[in-house]
Amino acid sequence: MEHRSDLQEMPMRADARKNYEHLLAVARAVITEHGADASLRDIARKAEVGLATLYRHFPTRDALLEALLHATLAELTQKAGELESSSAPDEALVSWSREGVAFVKSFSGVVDLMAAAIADPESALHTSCVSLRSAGTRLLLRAQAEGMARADIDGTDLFALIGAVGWIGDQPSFARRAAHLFDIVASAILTNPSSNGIRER
Amino acid sequence: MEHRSDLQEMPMRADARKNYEHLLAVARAVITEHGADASLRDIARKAEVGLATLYRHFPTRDALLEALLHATLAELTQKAGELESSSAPDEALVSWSREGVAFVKSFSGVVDLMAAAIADPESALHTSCVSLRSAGTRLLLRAQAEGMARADIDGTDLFALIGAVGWIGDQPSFARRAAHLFDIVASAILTNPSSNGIRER
DNA sequence: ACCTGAACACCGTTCAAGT
DNA sequence: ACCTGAACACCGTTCAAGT
Repeated sequence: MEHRSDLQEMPMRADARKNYEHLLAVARAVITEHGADASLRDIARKAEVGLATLYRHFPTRDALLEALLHATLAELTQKAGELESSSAPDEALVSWSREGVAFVKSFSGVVDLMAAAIADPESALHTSCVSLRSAGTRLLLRAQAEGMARADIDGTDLFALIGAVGWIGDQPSFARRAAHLFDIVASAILTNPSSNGIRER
Repeated sequence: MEHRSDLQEMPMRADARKNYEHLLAVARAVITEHGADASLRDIARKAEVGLATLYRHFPTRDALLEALLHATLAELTQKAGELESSSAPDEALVSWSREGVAFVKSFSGVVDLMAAAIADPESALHTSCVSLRSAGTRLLLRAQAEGMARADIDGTDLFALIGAVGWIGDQPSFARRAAHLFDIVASAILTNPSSNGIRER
């Protein structure tokens, strides 16, 4: 959080900081309910703040989502490092990917933004997404080095597949199948799926 | 096409028919360029027709897309039947699925609408989507009966997976990987992937 | 330094009034 | 039977004017 003070080392004025914090809390509630493409106007209104104030703190929608999701995305990134030293390569890869899908599912509509952000260095979400992909790539490489994951995919492929299964979880008509379909996709990535949490057939 | 005369057996007045046809042609161009969530206002404007006229012919966005895609979707549905009698069960399933992904890719944003439509009997796209799913289900069942496809998925799972890989193809950042990732997902569905167009590793 | 109201250019949807 | 302009209630984005 405090993404602005990271860049410009000026502390926020008290009223600004209060608005910022409150805006973020309201945005979290509204976006949790209506998804990542919720109305920004609505957020400002519910926060009882001028619309231009929201724009001052978060110049783009991506900037707002970055502020909202930064902590969670960083946790997920860090989680990969932990799994790397605590679990078998294949198991680590699969359970981390599963958490990625769960994250996508928990913020409706965010997967489209992230897919766009990873290719757009201008997006406020870009670096978080790149870190996430790097974290996944390391897990993938470790599994590949042990011959536990197929060798013909890279970190971006993994990112895309997690996004795709996340997309399934984001569609009300398919959501309840997401866990099952995750297992199926995971079984395609692993060399020996049955040795893990994946029931192959 | 002519979705209205299917229901009410009244032929359209000449001016109406002309508007209808022209509107559809313009809509095809605009939606091809801007995706399924293109501005309806823009379509009416470019067709040089009152906005209410567009609504008269296509009361919802789904109705417009149904009129636009009906022929293509019907062809795809029919194609399944042809493959059923001309190809091996696994090969038929895979190449039909591949065409499904290609279709999704060719109309940006349509996959979200279809995922919603298949669960919503009120949607104008509903029956086309259901037919499509049925067609896929038959190919899947045939492959399963021969032991060529895993037994733990149904037609809706197949629909979701095709949609998910289609989603990948719809993201500019992932599009060029779609073909490769399709092969990977297909390999997860088939029992013996290497015997087909699928290079397994 | 920060906030705000208002303006601008868009949407989708509906409907009374026209021919 | 069909078409239309206009109205309504929304958007996102920007900016001059306030404190």
